[in-house]
Amino acid sequence: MTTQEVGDRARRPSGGHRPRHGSPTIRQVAAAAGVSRATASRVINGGELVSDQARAAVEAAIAQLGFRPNPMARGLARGRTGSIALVVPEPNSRVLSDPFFAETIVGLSASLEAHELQMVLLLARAGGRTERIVQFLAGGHVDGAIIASHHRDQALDEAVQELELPCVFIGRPLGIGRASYVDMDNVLGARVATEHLLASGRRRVGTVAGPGDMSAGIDRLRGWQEALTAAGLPTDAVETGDFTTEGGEAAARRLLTAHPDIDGLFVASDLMAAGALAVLAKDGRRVPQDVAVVGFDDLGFAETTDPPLTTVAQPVTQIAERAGEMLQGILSGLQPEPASELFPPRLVRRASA
Amino acid sequence: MTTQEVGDRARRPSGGHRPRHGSPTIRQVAAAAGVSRATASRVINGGELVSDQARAAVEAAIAQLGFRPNPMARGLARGRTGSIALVVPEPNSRVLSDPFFAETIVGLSASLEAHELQMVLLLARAGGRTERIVQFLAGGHVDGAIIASHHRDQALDEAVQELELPCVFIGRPLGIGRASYVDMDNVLGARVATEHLLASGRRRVGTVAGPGDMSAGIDRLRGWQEALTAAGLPTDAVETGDFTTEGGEAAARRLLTAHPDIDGLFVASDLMAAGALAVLAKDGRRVPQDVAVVGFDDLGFAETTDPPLTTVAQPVTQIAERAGEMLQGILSGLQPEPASELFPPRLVRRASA
DNA sequence: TTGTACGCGTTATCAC
DNA sequence: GTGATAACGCGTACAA
Repeated sequence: MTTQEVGDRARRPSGGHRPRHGSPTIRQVAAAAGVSRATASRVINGGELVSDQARAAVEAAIAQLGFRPNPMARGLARGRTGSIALVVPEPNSRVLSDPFFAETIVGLSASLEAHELQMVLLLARAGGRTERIVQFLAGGHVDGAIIASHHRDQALDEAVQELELPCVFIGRPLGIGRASYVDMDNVLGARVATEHLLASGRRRVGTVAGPGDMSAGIDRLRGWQEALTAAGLPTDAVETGDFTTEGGEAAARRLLTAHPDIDGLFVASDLMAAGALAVLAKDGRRVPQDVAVVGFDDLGFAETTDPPLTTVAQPVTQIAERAGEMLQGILSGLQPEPASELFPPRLVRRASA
Repeated sequence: MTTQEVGDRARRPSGGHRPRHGSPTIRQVAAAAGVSRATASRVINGGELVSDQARAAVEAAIAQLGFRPNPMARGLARGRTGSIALVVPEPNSRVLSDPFFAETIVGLSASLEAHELQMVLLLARAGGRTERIVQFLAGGHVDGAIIASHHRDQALDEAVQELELPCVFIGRPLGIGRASYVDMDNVLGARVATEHLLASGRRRVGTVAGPGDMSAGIDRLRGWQEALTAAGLPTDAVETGDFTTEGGEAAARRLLTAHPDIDGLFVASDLMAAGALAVLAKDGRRVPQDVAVVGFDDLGFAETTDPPLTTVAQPVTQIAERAGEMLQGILSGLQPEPASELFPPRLVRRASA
């Protein structure tokens, strides 16, 4: 312990600062191990150019002193914060308790753990003040961001694009060129769902589509169209809902009024499908005998409807995990180019079709 | 722009580092404003000892250059990270989509916004690896933590106590002396609920209590006991559930078997109350005519039961906000002593009692 | 393989 | 009021 650190400039006793935080520094580790800070740092950061002897000494010192690198000092030196943001629009607790976001958070958290990245949760304030979020992202608090832009917020998406900050979107963002994103193959999912209806002999298949300003709404509508067109069937039985139960109910009612002969129904979300089921029941139509119904999402809700809903499962957790890995790839320099990845759909057969 | 920064030691062209991140530094601001870094810093941090002229010059420079303080440099200098952790045990998505946590997150987020603190979400890994969380908290990544320890995890609670890290618990932690926490007054809430049953003429009131190793379970049981004892009635009709619907169902069944004469029932959570309602219905007992039922929580679920549940509302959002403020108080040096705060209950009357 | 020294951007202290 | 400068704790060219 007589080893004196003599490096750097002379340390006059002057200059004042707050008392130490108590946590041991790399200086003390180096001193205890009888090496220079540089060597200690090499050991800590997995550098290869260290003798076994020095390495052992440093590791012993670290263990003995209980040393941990100060995250901020490290971040300042490396130019990285070690954390990334998860941006969630519309933070009313209803949205947050949506299984979609809950699973997204869990999946992303798991993915980041492997890279020692931390997740800062950024909720857009009620009223959609997108500005505060952009300010924060621009402020250098995080190394990158994952935008769960599943809901319509093009303003945010665009602002983020200006930012030069590594970003990965969960759900294909609209109106943005060259963005990295992870999504499921909504077109294919809708096609699979519709083909399932066709395979059971349905010939008059309608759809309750999602909003036209969300990629999920657009893509699922397109898949439905593709399947019907390929089968030589008409694609005129369309009504649009807003992904809520009430919206689905209203759309289904309009649809049945306009096209009473429908015998199959693809609904772009399970919540809307629940609304449609209610309308069908009220209308005295049996499911699936009179009208077969396929939903979309399968986030734990589809099993509870009456009858249980055949639906297209969204691999939310996997999508979130992949988004985390993709962001990590960008941060680490591999994968400089924007990329996108689509997960395949999985049809879950229950009683409704 | 001819002003040359001459401060600090002579800057030899040597020494190598990564290229600048591009973002303007306080040095450039000072140079552009024709003042020293110290003065620039004073302006930025709201110091008072600055001439109007200097202040104006600095502010102009900041605006022109688009300067933002580097969070990590600032953190390093100040010894604070500017972020706090929200610790949530059991991160399966079921727990996270629990409205309780969703509202907690939203409330806390709102509370922190005012203090420019960021929220790092820490999910205990499935399997309850508490260690990783403790490591992180000890690592200096955050200035403090809020522990949503509403669920039983005494190990974590205790480890956190060792840590010297400013902490506020949401929900009274068990077996920990001198901890700061915010909770609702569960004892009073249960008493109010029970007294409501008594006021409607019930004389044989049972309870489905929560787990005996959670403060919410213990306190609500005690409130029930207090109310009955004060009325001179027996407190023997008790069964315990685990806060789930199934648990409530089983407990209610046991309770009705042991005490068939029950005419009032206080259930320690709405989920369990739903289970109890199912049992009562199966048993052919009408609610509230034969048995009046009061639940606890009112997190958007109580309105959907049949009949809608009279229940004790938990002000989750307010609790979370207050916890954020309390932590902020500790961090800012006011309020050095552990404190606790209880929110009053609010009885929400619906059809079940 | 190791040590020296610089730089990261900011804050805080002290002397003017 | 203001300027100069020592920390803050760490990473890393460069020299040795």
